[in-house]
Amino acid sequence: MTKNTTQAFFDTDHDHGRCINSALDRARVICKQRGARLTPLRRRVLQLVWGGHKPLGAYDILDTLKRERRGAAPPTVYRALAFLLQEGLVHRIESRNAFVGCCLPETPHGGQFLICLVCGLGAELNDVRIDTAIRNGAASAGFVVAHGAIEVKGLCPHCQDGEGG
Amino acid sequence: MTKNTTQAFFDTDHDHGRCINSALDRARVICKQRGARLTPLRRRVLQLVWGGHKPLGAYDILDTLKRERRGAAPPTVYRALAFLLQEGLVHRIESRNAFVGCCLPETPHGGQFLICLVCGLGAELNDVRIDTAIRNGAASAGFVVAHGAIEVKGLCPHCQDGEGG
DNA sequence: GACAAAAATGTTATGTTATAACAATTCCAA
DNA sequence: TTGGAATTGTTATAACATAACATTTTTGTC
Repeated sequence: MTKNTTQAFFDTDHDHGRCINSALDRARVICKQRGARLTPLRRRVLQLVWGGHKPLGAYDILDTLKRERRGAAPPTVYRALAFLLQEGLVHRIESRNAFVGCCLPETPHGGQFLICLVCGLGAELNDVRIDTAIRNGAASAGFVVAHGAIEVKGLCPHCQDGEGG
Repeated sequence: MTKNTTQAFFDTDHDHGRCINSALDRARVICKQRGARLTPLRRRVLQLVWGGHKPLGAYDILDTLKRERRGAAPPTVYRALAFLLQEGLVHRIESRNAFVGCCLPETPHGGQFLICLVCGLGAELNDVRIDTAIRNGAASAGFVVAHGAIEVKGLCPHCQDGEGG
């Protein structure tokens, strides 16, 4: 975990195809290392989740899958998501019932998310100082942390001036 | 916001009746000050949410209400909860789809929750150092925080030894 | 290659959480 | 006391998620 390995909010015109391909490549390597099976279905769901930097709902994914395979149903999506969550390839955004690709899938970690109230864009932070502050605060209450999740709402850089980014 | 105004995890045998009464009294004062109407229904829902230190689901509340008033339905509960959330009298635990009384309702703040994986107990932290770390981390990504929520899973003091508290 | 066990996916049904929409009632101020 | 606003009642449905069992695919072993 670092202060800020990558920029949290990407430019609106960044080459997102590279984001997706990079994420899929990394997922392939990680799964191979672990002996986990990144099947075509799971790979496709991961690709859809990475379709944008906005958290995507399970039924949005399902709508797309239905056009591609006969008989796609809720379990089709939820099972693929369960696998991807378990492998740390995606995070679940609890406050949105939605899913987003993980930017740091090699190492397990709780999610630290900034979610824009205007445009819905989500950015993942991996700030060790936040993690430390939480562990310290928890420890002072006698609590042992297993997994922490942060979901911060606010305005992203694009939406702070002018609105609508 | 302080480091630790009250103990986060109460003893299992604390006088919880006093917790509830204190919470209801404070809610009455706060609503009166603000000109908000703490109706009998809203007060009753707040009382039920304060029934324990475990987050309570909307349909659990509804089950109780149904025994008390004819025709209680989901909107009955959700509207009362919407009011209580708006006034900062309860928090929503996103990862559980559940609600818990706020320990510091006088001042608006994002929730910082420690949730025990064994017994389900939830404790509210109000640690300014966590808040600062998050605001700093967000700022370094150019993000302006409106509302932050932390939900940490782990083991509470009672469940760390022996299990089951 | 044939087989059995395990893993993944297909399929149907249902459970859980939350809101929309409109009607009736209650509250409060003029 | 009455008219508008807020609250609550009521019915229906939307949105999110999983249970249970059948079928198919994969994988290791002989």
